[in-house]
Amino acid sequence: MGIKNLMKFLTSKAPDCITPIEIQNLNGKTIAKDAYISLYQFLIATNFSKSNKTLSDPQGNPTAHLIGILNNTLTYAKNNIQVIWIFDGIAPNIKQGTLDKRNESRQKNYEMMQNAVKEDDVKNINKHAARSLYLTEESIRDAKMLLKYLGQRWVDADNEAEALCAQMCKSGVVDYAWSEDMDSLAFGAPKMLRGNKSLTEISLEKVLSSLQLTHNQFIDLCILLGCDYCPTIKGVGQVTAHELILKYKNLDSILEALSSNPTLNKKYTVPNEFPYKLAQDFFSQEINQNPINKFVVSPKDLEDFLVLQRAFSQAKVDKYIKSLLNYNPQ
DNA sequence: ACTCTACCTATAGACGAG
DNA sequence: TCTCGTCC
DNA sequence: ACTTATAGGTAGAG
Repeated sequence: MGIKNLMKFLTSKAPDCITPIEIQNLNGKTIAKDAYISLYQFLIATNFSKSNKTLSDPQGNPTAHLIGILNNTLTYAKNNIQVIWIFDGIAPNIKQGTLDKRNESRQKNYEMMQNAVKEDDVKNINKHAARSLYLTEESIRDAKMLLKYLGQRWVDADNEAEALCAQMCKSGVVDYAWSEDMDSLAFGAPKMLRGNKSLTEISLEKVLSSLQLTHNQFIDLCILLGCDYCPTIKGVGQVTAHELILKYKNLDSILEALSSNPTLNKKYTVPNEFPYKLAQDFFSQEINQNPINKFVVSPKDLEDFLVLQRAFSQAKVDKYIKSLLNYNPQ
């Protein structure tokens, strides 16, 4: 879920921090890329956005995300951009509430899809199929294998990929943390990228200076807006959250003010379970960085895997390999 | 009259032939 | 340059 | 048993 309404908030309150950037301008740069979000985009966009069928090999293994990886890798190679793909590890306990909700919604959509199938309602079949879709262990294994054969780099995070992307950006291992969601800023990524073909750069330094906040205050703001790790205070949205933080300086003081002021307390109700300190710690923690898996392009493995096992067209794979080797001389 | 939140629904890629 | 079908 | 997100519109509370 990322941070609720953060992009909307930044667009109106700190527009300077958001700048469009041409992919050519990223020549020579290194990016840590949140793998799951990307793979979901590839899977859903390719399967359901324009066409109405799912792409898979004859055995039924999904291939849409593999097509996405191929296109994406070539685009980065053409522009001399190094990418390190970051995969999620084990979800943290404090995220359980969010995950439960997600699974519930997935389940519900799966049932609605089955109903639509009975009624032969194509539009709703596709709609709910897209919403009940998830990446299987096998799909992820395929994705990692493909990245390996493509000579790309990837890492398994211990838990949240976002957090590791941000950490790598902070420590200078990469220039940018790429993600569609906005957690990266809360995790402290100095520079993040969003988008695929048309890219947007967001600078944390400019966010903080525009909003006149320290990073810890910004984390408190994110918690108030709504994150994956903690419920929100009812009645507090983007506007009120920012005002409260500017006035009271931090979440502890805000809560103190709320509990000692009957008028405020009535207007804004803090949930019984409000583990904001855990969320604060989670956003500020030091992240362990596991070793990066690095490989070289292997044309033979690519052909075996894509053409023989996943039924890709021989001609396309050949063309692709030629192109990749051209940009990535071994 | 107006601001703000909460909730609902919709959408998420890239290539190339013509 | 744009649209639209295709990618497996 | 199941691991990704946001944007936009709008009703309605305060």
